[in-house]
Amino acid sequence: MSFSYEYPRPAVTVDTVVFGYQEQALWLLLIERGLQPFKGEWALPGGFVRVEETLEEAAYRELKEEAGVSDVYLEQLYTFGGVDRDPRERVISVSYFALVKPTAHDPVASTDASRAKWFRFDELPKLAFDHKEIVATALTRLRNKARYEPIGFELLPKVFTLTQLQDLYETLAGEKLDKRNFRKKILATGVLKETDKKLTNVAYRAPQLYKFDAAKYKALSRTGFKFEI
Amino acid sequence: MSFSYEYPRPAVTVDTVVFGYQEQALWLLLIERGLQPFKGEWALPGGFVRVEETLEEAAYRELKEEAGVSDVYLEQLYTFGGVDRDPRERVISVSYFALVKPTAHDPVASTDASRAKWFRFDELPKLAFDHKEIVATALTRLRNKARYEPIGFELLPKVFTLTQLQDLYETLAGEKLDKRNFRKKILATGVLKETDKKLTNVAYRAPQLYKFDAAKYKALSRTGFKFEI
DNA sequence: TCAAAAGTGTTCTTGATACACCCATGC
DNA sequence: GCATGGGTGTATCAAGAACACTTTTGA
Repeated sequence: MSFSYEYPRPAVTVDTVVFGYQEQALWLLLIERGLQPFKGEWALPGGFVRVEETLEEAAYRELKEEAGVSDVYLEQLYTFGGVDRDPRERVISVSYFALVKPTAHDPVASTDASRAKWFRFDELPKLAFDHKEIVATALTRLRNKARYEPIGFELLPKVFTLTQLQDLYETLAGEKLDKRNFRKKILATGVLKETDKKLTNVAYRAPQLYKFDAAKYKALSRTGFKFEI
Repeated sequence: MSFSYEYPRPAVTVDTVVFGYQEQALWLLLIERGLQPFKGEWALPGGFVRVEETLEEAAYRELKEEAGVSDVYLEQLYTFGGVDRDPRERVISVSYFALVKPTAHDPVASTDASRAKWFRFDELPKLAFDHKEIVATALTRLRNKARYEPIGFELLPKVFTLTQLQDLYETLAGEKLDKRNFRKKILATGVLKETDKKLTNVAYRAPQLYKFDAAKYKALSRTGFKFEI
């Protein structure tokens, strides 16, 4: 079936900004390009959208294919449509951002895909296309969103200490927070559940482990409660 | 120049949710479809993106062509990529939302384009495609954004009274606000400039007219100030 | 016993909320 | 002179910010 007129079509890609958190720092997962243009440079994982898959499915598929990453928090970021983003032809990129939890024994996971590599956010290489701008947009979104939605937990292990959580928020906010006030506030939200475990094998008083209570958060959200840190 | 492989491409459109404000109510600008599918139904102004124009340019062009609207606040909303959004074939829609000021003597402007019409937001007709979902997304965005960025002014005339402004915020928030507290708060932001005019020909004490001071807002933003109502 | 981080309350300050009357204007 | 919305201040309450010491653990 055809439209009443038919212009040349732009190509459509998805590109995902994949964040990790480790050693009190943000990390980014990048792919080394194997083809021109920008061959040998680093780029966001992504690729062309197929006609039979949704945008989100395309983003997931590319993440798995290129970076071996699955089971992540994924959210649409922004659509970049500059006319000269890609030197070959017109390409519109629907960008996503993803948050991955560190996996045990493989903290900032090195992936199977040989071309994928984690970079500290403050030591990023030069990026292909307009991916630097996409990354900047994603960072802004992550920083803002973490303040009023409980997505920070997506960057931590399933169980974590309050100090780890505070470190994460300090990294995102770029400033030190008061320990007592932070604990009061985060516990007052009611979305943290104390586990029956403590972090052991540390050379100091073993800290309590908590986890994020997603069900409780949903219930609270329905009653008009607003998460905020 | 061609890519290493070439799949069938989705088509790309832009669709814009155009908000107006009048008579203490939100309004939406819709276009009656002249062609199948959904011929005779109402839809958001929009159309196909051409390869030589950016997404925003496409949105502006379609607004002008279809609705005779220009000089509006325009912001990208979300990209809808469901596989079956359009019964003809795969179409990805990059949606925008626009805020238009009422023009003198033509408050909720009737446009030249015969197929364009303003509807009260609480009396919308059935919409074509998935446009109902796009409109819902836009409303949520508008409501949230108006609270922490000074975009409400884009829905009011260049000069306005504090009561008009309060009415707008009440419409957006869906609740009554205290007059004295509202005035204190909005004036305290420093982004309103008192004009030397008053609204005349009203059967009561002539109210002071204000305008939004964009330069002041920019300056304040740079110093870390956050607008919030 | 020492080093290191865990854990815990109170005071003060600031901002948000609640609330009622007189004023100016046009008819 | 009356109806209509314009315009203004204060007292109370709640939330955020500032701040220091004792406890537990492993080495």
